[in-house]
Amino acid sequence: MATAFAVLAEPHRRRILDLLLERPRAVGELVEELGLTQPGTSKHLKVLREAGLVRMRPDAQRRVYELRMEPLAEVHEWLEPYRRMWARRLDALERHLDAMPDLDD
Amino acid sequence: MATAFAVLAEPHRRRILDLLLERPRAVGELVEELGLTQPGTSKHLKVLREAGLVRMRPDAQRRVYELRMEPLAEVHEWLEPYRRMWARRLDALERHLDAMPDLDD
DNA sequence: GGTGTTTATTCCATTGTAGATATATGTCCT
DNA sequence: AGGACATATATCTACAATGGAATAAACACC
Repeated sequence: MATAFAVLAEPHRRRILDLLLERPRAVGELVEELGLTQPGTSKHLKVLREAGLVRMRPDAQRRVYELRMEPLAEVHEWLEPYRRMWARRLDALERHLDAMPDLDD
Repeated sequence: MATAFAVLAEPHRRRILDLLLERPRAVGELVEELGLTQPGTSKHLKVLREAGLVRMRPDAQRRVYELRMEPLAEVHEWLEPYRRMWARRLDALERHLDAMPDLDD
């Protein structure tokens, strides 16, 4: 199973996830929104499916796709130490400013 | 400038960022850690540089690379609505459990 | 059973990417 | 200036990914 990072590298696939975040949608809807051909859209959906980022539910001749967020945890967790570092820097800046003499009077 | 998502799709590049999160490093150090050839490492660094994810400071004949986290904000922000959705689901689950009769006695 | 509708699969062409080797550039030291 | 060292760039190759067109498969409806 491909890593979530590789899957998210493709803009159309991020767009698909954004659309599915609002609500589940059939392939046809996604085709319209993306401006891709139907086969192209289906192919991206296959990649997303194999990465566990979407789930498919048949509805007669249609296939309704819905979001599965679990694999996004990988990205969230990778980002974690960077967020921490970012916060630490903000703290340091704040302490720095607090320790500085007032220059504006 | 390439999107941060595309840059992060490559595992070696994520590894480089993780190493630079600890401290700035010269190319040689990164080559050792990655187990890649020097040119290969330099090429990844170029991609990272062009995406604004690292910064280069010459030090004699060495080039010391350090992390720049700003472009990671794009990823963080894209993830935001998913985090919100995730939190909402946890809330719903919690409310659901609270409303359930105790089964364990 | 045939037809229209919806989606998946296959095939092809194009392009992009990662890696390796060889080479160039620039810096230090003597 | 010359040699050693560190890094970047160029070139080549192999492979993967994207997108389109054509085709196949599944289902609904008459």
